[in-house]
Amino acid sequence: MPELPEVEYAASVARQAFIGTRISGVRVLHPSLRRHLPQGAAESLVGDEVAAVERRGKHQLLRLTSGRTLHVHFRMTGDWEVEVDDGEPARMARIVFSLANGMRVVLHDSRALAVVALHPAGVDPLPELGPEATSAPFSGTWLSGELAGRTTAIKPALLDQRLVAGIGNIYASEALWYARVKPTRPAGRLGAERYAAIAAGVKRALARALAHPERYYQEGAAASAARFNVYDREGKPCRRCRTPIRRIVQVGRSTYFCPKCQR
DNA sequence: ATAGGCCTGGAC
DNA sequence: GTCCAGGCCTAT
Repeated sequence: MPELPEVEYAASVARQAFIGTRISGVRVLHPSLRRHLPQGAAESLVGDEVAAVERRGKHQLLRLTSGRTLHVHFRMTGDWEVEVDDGEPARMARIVFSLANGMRVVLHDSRALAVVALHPAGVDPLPELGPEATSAPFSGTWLSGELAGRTTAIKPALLDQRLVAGIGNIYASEALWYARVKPTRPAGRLGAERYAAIAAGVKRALARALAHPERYYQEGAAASAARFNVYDREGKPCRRCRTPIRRIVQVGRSTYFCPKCQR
């Protein structure tokens, strides 16, 4: 699920749940999560406390009072659940953080691809990331400078987190629809106006999602048809010109666009 | 650029 | 059964 808006919302959930109480227990329920959080590291969290939760791109950084950082990346299907610490956790529960106040924070992650890793004080666990997609430094000027000379298509280029942090497969398609730019255009050969339109389109798509975090919990095709303009709407009419939305595959991932109003 | 891997559930 | 999935890494 998670792109920037969803992770921003998840970070606020984590902030509210974790801050102000101690971690009283940690259970890692799926072996693939142990790769980055071995038993000893998980146990060492007991007694520690979350002082702050930061988001950078799609990453969450839980700053602990011990000075350490718990780095969380949801990847495809991760999400937080907060509930009373009682009874069996749900089937998709992969990690359970029990809290001293009787609540628990549960990482739900059906595909178990999420990463939770503990880093010592002074270590920055983040990979190289471009400017936040929602921030002022991410602009048409930035895009035109960074993409100069690149021959890859613009849509896959927007998924590169070193170019801009926080855009995933859904909002890349959505942003280009707002910008009226065809996703297959070579990334390095667009004009200043089109770069500006793309940056604006990214912000527009993300702002819409940030304003309605609850929509993220709607499920099914009907819901996605309601909340997106092109994503998962193959064959459905473009909301601007009624032309059927097309689906193509770029770098192994679905891209949706309007063949008439995106050029 | 592409393929494969990590994992599992859901739609068909 | 088969195909697909909102991420991202590595090898070719």
